[in-house]
Amino acid sequence: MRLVIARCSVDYAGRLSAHLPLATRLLMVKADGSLLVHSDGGSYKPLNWMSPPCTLTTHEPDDDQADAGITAVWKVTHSKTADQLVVNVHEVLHDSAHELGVDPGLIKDGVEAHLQKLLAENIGLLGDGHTLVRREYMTAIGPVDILARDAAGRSVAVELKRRGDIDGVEQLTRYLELMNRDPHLAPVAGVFAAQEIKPQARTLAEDRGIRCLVLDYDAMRGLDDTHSRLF
Amino acid sequence: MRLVIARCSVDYAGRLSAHLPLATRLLMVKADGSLLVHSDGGSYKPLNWMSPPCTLTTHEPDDDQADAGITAVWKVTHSKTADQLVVNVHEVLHDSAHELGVDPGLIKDGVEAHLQKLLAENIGLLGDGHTLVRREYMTAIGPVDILARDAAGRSVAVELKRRGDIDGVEQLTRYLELMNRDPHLAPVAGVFAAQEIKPQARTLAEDRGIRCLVLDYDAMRGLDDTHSRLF
DNA sequence: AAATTGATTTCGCTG
DNA sequence: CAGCGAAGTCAATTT
Repeated sequence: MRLVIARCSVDYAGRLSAHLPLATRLLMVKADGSLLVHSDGGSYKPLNWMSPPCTLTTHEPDDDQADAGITAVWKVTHSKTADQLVVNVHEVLHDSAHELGVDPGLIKDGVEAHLQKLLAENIGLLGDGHTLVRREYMTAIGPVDILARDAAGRSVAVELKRRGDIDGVEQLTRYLELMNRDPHLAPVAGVFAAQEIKPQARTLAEDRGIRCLVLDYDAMRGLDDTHSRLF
Repeated sequence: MRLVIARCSVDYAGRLSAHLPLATRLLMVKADGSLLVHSDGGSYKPLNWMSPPCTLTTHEPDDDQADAGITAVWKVTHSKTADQLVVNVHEVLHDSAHELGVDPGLIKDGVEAHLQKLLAENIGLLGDGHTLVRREYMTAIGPVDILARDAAGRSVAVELKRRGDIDGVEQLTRYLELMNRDPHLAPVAGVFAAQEIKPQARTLAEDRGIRCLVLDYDAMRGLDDTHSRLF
């Protein structure tokens, strides 16, 4: 990885055109040839970049460019799409290269899959006497996240989201409509479960007789015995 | 901006949990206190990060951590959500700080506007013998992107999108319905033109007798004589 | 301020 | 390999 701090301007020509005026920025050249242009603030997203596979070439400025104060021109060209990123370097304030090696990669925990696992393991959160039928219960239009039965033996279909939005309610509604046509399952009640349920989604769900359940991830992790992994 | 190359492991605890095993990485500390952990490959997305507003504190390792080879512990805490990123630094290979100043920010060129201009200038892409009536043809419910006439003199209304979605088809349908009531224009044919047309949108459009036209932005730019703007 | 929508989205899984 | 859904999405626009 090569790190360069430089005063530069940047032009991108690809699916759109974009321009960065002259300013001091970090240019990060990764081992795969990709280039990231970062400012000293904002989000984790670079101001501009070129994704691999791509190749970087450096050029001498022509006379006009030299007159404009440009000391070097970097061109990064995408190998497949011919998108091009052009960096006009005016002044280099820092330049260093580092050997990093391959990264073992991120281990994630706590996404929708994990929520599903936790709720399946604590199916009583749906209400007293509930029992799990199965996770990822397959229907003709896709898998329902969780199928359970309530204390009276009636089917309960659960749609799980990290963030409960209108879309999720629509999705569950489609499942319920289909499942309620199956005499083996009907009547099927719906539960919309999420860490956070937006007001609109709640309104729509309740209007359709779908129960809303806000999940407390930390509390559920507390019920789970493997919660001490990180600490 | 501070740039540190270090052998380190990273743990994140927030909306999800994530872990990065020991490896050599770039730690980028931005002026707003945010931290980015980058590997030497992959996309522009960091392996892990903490968005502003947040604060970074560094700590001495305790005895157990020192025995494990940790020389410093960085803790980055989000100011609002209490999300936390912990970096266990084993070895620092590079450490430098740089003054960058505020970035003037990215200037994007409009894409839909540019597409409209390009199609208007190459109206023959609609089919042989087509002529442009005008761009932004005004109707009671808003402007139609392009109004043209085919070789036989019949009206053609074009709705342009970068990404052709259901919404765009509905919009064009409304225009067509209205315009077909105008005896000066009727019959008006519809063309739904986009860089990318989603299958659902295509099905709906064709079901309504609307022609779909996929635009090749690069090819159109090639036809345009101003394509050399950047070079 | 909340909600909606697009993104040079990226990323991971499933068929 | 393509297609689809989720993301610690982010960011801009609209309501």
